[in-house]
Amino acid sequence: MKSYGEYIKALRESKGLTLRDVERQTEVSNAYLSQLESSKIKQPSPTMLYKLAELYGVKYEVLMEKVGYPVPQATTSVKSRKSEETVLHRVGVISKEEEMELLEYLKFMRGRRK
Amino acid sequence: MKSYGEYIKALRESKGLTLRDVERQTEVSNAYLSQLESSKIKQPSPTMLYKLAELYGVKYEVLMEKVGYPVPQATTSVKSRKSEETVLHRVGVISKEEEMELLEYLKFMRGRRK
DNA sequence: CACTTTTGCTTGCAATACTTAGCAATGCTC
DNA sequence: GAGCATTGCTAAGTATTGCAAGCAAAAGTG
Repeated sequence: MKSYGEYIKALRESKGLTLRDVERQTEVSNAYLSQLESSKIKQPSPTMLYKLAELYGVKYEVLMEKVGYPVPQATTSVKSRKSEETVLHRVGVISKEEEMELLEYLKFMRGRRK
Repeated sequence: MKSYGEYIKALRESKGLTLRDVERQTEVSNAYLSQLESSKIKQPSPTMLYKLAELYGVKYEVLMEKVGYPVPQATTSVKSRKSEETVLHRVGVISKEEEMELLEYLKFMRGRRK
C-alpha cells in the first residue's frame, strides 16, 4: 500500500506544481509540505488535508483515509448503518413515559421560545 | 454557539457515564476527557472524536463539525435529518440547540427518578 | 562560464495534543 | 464520624505538529 506521502506528491507533480506553488495557494509552508510528501507527519490535521484536497481536486475523505483517519462513510466495505442518528438512538433506550415527557418538554421549549 | 466541550459533556452525562467509565471504554485518559469537555483542546484528533462518537452514538461528522474541522458534506447547523420513524421526528425537525436542551432535560429526568 | 533564481529539503523552535501522577471534594460503608 | 473509594480536575512531562530560516543542488540567464 502506497504511503499517503507518495500519493499527494504524485498529485502535485501531475499538476506540474512546485512546493512553493502549493505554499502560495494553500498557505501551507513548503517545509511542511515536504515533510508531508515523505510521510514524516503521522497525523496531519484535517484542515491541512482539506486545503490540499481542494487544490488537487480530490475528495477530502480520500486523503483522510489515506492518512489513516476514520472516515465518515466507511468507503471501505460494508458498514452496518445501525447507528443512524436519531435523538432517540443517542440517548439509548427510552421508556414510554420518558418519551412522553420529552415530547411534553419539547412542546414547552418551543412555546417558550417563540 | 455552544462549545463542542459542553456538547460532548452533555452527551456523556445523558448516558450517566463518569469520565473514568469513558476512559475504560475508549482508552482515552480521563484527564484528557476533562480537558475536552472544557474545550481546552483546540484541535482534538479525529481518532479521538471517532471513539467518542462511537460510544455516544453520535455521528462522527457531527463532532468533527462541532470542533471546527471541515466536513465532507458541509452540513451546517440545522440539517433536517432523514425522517426516521421516531416520535421525536414526528414532532418535526430538531435543531442543535433544542437537541442540547433535550439531552439536558433527559439527564434531569433520569436523575430525578432514582 | 559566472551569477542569480528556483527547487526540495533539513534544522531548530514554539505551540499544543495527550498521558501519568496526584490532589481536593464528595460519596459510601461500618 | 472514621476510613476508603470515586469523582472531576490540574500540573507536569513527553511527543508531535507546523513554521521560519537557511542550505545545497539544479536550472535559468547573460
